[in-house]
Amino acid sequence: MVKRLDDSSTPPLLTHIGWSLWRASDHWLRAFRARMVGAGYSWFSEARANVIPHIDRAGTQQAVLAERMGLSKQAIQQFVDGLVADGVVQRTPDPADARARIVTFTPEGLSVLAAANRAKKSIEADYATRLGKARFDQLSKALVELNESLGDSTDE
Amino acid sequence: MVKRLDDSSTPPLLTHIGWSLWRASDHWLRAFRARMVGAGYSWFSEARANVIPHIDRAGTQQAVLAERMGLSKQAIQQFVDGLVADGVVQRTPDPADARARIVTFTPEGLSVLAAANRAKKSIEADYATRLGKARFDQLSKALVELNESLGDSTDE
DNA sequence: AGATATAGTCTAGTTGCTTGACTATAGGGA
DNA sequence: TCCCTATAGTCAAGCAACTAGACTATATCT
Repeated sequence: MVKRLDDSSTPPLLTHIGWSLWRASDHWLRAFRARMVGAGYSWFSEARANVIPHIDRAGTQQAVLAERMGLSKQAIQQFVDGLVADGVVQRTPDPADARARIVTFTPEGLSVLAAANRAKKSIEADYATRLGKARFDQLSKALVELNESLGDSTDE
Repeated sequence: MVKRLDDSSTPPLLTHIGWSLWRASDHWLRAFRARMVGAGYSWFSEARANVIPHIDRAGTQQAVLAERMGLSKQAIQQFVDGLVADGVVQRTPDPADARARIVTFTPEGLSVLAAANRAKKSIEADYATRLGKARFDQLSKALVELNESLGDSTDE
């Protein structure tokens, strides 16, 4: 029950798009986690929530996860360690490369995916109701376009 | 030079609004920090960037900062410790309350504020160019509206 | 066959937070 | 007026989410 900032005295000059983006993103993450915890997945942290959608059904190497997420392979390893400990994924040898191991979902892990999908849809429906379907779609499209345009700008 | 994820193999099913929001917000934070570091403020971390706009010119108590930001007072204290060490803010006694101390900007701190404002405007201009002014304004408005609607939903 | 790159692991350290325990002052009754 | 409780700030310890460095085993290039 962390105190939120909405309910307090007037904060100064926080009305730029970066703030708006952060607020919205932060709320989404919270809502998502709340739903997952509510569905019984109380081990579901934000960082783990990020890893999971990058693992595909056929399994994925840790190094690939690291590359996809833009994190060090050590970070990935720690997340995978945790997910293995909680029975969500498992490591199996990669038949094509004896150095590598493939991270795959356990049956339990697949149920997490399904729950995550439900949570995602539920939040999207909520947002669409708040804004109206047309404006929600507009917002989504504008964000996707912005992200695509941004895709390869500052880094690289 | 952290690896970004744009440049790698195809990731699965990441096309919901939460992801879009996170991506955009993450990019904004990065762009902001890059500009501040480029302007010579290399101590400028993301967390500190969050604290600074909540301090008003007349000075603000730490407890107020904690409430505004939704963080523990210990967290605020650590940030303020760091900002004091880097000469950005200072702690002065509160004449109205002998328990309290007021956090105010040093002259150096005020120059940071100005630089931050420039960085903010520069990023906004960039985004507006990418999307077109009309669509950018639309996006901003939709985000503000969404945040306001969300303001008091899951927590409290 | 040898040089070099890559997948994963281990160790150790940093940052951004948290809770718990404590001191000093404030403010409201009895 | 004394006491009780709430509040501002601080200190210490600990957890989560990372990072960089060093190492092993295997793969790949020449």
